[in-house]
Amino acid sequence: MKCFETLKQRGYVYQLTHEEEIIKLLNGDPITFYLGIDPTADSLHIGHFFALSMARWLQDFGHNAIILIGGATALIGDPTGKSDMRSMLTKEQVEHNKKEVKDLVKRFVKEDTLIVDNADWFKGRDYVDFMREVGVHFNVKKMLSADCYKKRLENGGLTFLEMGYMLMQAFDFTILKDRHNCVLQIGGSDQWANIVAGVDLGRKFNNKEGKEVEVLFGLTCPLLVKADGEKMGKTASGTLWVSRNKTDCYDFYQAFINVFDEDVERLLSFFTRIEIDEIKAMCEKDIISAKKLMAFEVTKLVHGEEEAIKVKEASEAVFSGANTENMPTVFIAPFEEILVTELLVATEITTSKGEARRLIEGNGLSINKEKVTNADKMISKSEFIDGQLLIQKGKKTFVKVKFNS
RNA sequence: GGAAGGUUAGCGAAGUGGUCAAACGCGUCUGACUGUAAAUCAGAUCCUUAGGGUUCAGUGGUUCAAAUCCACUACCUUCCA
Repeated sequence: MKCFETLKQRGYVYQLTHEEEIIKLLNGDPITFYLGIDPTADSLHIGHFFALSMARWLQDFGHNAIILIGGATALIGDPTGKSDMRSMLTKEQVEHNKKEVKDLVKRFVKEDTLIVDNADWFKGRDYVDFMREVGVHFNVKKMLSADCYKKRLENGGLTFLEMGYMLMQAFDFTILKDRHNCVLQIGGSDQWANIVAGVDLGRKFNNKEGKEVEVLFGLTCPLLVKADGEKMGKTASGTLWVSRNKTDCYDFYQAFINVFDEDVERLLSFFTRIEIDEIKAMCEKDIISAKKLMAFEVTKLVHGEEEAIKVKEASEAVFSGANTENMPTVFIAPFEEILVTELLVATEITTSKGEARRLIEGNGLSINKEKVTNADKMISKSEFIDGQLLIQKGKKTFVKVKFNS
């Protein structure tokens, strides 16, 4: 199947600036495209990963990818969809994030992928020149009518800093066109307005210089949402991150096991290379196995096969009640005897003793597979089996407790 | 710069002197039923040494008593410049 049709079938295609031309472009000779990621955190979240998978598909069809790490734009902050201004990151933070993000990106795209940083061309650029060259082409009324500024505008806190974001992203596109003949920008649908701004800017530059019209193109993938319309990627403990020190592999796997049945088919088509018909058949026949496979494959992609097998086994063992080998472990300071509620707080299973108490009163806590019914129970050292204590909160949260050595 | 209004829990939103640790909705957590899903039903949802303690943007004041009244400060909204 051809490139465009494949993306379309797998659900990656959401908005296109020029449908016919893009189909031709993607199905034709290799082109160069880019995907921008702002290093606003020191890891990627699942949404970035989704966009990167699209990039990977394009690469596998022979197209050339550029990944732009927005070292400059991260210092401004994209106002899109935000109701509050993002707290501004320090330059040191951005530097640190850039490094982390870059390392992660490398795991998901082809080895020889070009990675650029827009700080390279923004640093030292003259403000007056920039405004004369780029600023003139932006109509404020048009910008404000764009959805992406609406929320900030309604809340009244839209600043000029944030308005500048769009100019920067638009300018990036034209720079990459000049330097690398990049003609297509891809991104999440939240980036639509910014992508279109880049496409427009490219056209205006052309008009001005009277050059032969070379059009830039934009393509977005849908936002990764759950069946109930909520954004995917929130777990009980916060955002679902890609790097394992922010969301450990076990939690990552669990997050996918716990998705709605209705989402399994879509996630399989996004994150695996299995044929669509086969996916459909699988989901129809046995949704539970399909879900397990999906969680495994996604974990494998992000954390590697070895880890994926480990967490899969850990999860199955835990839920079937067998071994505890690969269960998440918390280390705490040694004690002789401790109140259950204090233990729960110390292990960060609950955030307060009150919560711990309520958990016990609600019949939601087991230690070494036995229900704890008394919130004043003391736990002594002797209850550790082979140096570890197994704590279960609710149905799904299992934690192994060990002493610091 | 001027005028008016606002700021209450994770979020939305009631509350205009005591009966307010603060209605209600959403979210979250837990229990039952299941399949580690969904739906449904039930309970919980500031902290606690379980006696109490600390909350309604901040600071001070009035009062026996303040989310509620007064003053100032900060931030936000709308209108005018």
